[in-house]
Amino acid sequence: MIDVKLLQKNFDETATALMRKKVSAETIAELKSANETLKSAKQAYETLQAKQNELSKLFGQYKKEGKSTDELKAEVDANKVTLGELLDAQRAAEEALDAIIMRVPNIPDADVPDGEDEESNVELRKVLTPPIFSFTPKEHWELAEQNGWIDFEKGVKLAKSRFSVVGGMGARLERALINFMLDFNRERGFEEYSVPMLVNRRALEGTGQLPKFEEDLFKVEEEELYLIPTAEVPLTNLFQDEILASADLPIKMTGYTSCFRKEAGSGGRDVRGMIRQHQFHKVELVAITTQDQSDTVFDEMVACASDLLAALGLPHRLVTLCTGDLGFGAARTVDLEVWLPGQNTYREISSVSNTRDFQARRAKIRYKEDGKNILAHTLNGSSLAVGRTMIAIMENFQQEDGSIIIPDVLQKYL
RNA sequence: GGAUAGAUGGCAGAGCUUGGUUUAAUGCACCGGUCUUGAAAACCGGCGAGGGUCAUACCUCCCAGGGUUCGAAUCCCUGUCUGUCCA
Repeated sequence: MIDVKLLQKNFDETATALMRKKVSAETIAELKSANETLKSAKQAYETLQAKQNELSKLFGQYKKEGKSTDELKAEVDANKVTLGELLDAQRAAEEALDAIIMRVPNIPDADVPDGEDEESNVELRKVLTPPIFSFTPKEHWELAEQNGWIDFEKGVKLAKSRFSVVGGMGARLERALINFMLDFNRERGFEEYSVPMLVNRRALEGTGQLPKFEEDLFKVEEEELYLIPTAEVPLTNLFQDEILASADLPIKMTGYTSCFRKEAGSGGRDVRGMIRQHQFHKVELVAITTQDQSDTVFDEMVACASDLLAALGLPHRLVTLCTGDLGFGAARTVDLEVWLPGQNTYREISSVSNTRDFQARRAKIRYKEDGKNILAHTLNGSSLAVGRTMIAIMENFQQEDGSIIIPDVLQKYL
């Protein structure tokens, strides 16, 4: 959630920044006026409430002194009616503001490049050189089926399309990858957590998935619980409603969970193979920092994910997302794209974002500094989507006969 | 599933029977100071959150939501969660 006060204090600058994220001028104007309406509604209510409190105190005093309270009561009763009306007005104003602001995305950092879509993303650097094959490299679904690692039909039998079953060496590789990533992250100072994969509405509002992206979440019937789309949700919300000591920051966390997404908007994209599944495994990095620390920790997280890929021997590139490609809550994002020889292209395998205080404001994550409570900064990043890492391993380390060489660093985990 | 007890500030814990200077005692923790070579102890002071204001004032919050009342942490109802017992 953005800070509405910015709009009040610094309208032009804030509006311009929001428009970079395609927020319409009308929405911005509505936001401002909704906030002003709320402010004056509050003021009206509170002024009368103060009066009422005073009269009530008098009432007690009169009773004690044996004075007549008839006149007082008449006044208080009259106020009560008005007070009810004012309260209704205030609530309506609150709801109106909420309806708008909960759907307004974060303000991008000033140095984030402008652009409509991924075409305008800016490459930061490439790491490792894509392998050259003496044969035509296959795509991962061919390799997966040939090696008996992944069974797409069984996934459909058990659930529906976009589900798959991993078996044999594939299953062992999956487990090895998870363990390798967690150990790697722990060595970089990220503490490991194992968290619920079902969370309540409040948590999803805290990290920004709700209310706007309800259609992309799997919901448990009659339970008000949702399957998490990413471990970012439980990990970040671990500190929901808390005031942390600044000495305890940064808090750096890692965790492995399954993730569940309806992929509502992704139509026919990536239906083949396991690039885009309803259920996938991911090791996540999350950090809660002071406002001063977040840039440094952001770099650490990017480096952590990139070094992990490098340790696996996977060629990849780092890309700064332009405004049009930036997610809802992110102020800046660096994507890591791994080289897929079968597809002859780089594909996203990790995404590291700094949300600044956008999530912290919603989730009420604060820290105390010099006696003041300050909104924390929250960051998240995939320390690799496991399925996509498997794809990358298959495609990059395939041999002419379709067999796959597993990276050395994983050997001890198999 | 049934019964029962409970939910108060970072934690512990009073207040609820008898509704009215209770935002809420007290202890611990924490912060600042005095003392000390330094530290501990002792003593003095501060110490919940959100909104609002230049700053005050003021408003809201004692699990959540309703209700009773001039007035609710305190009374009533509903829900959620936790403990204990029963099946």
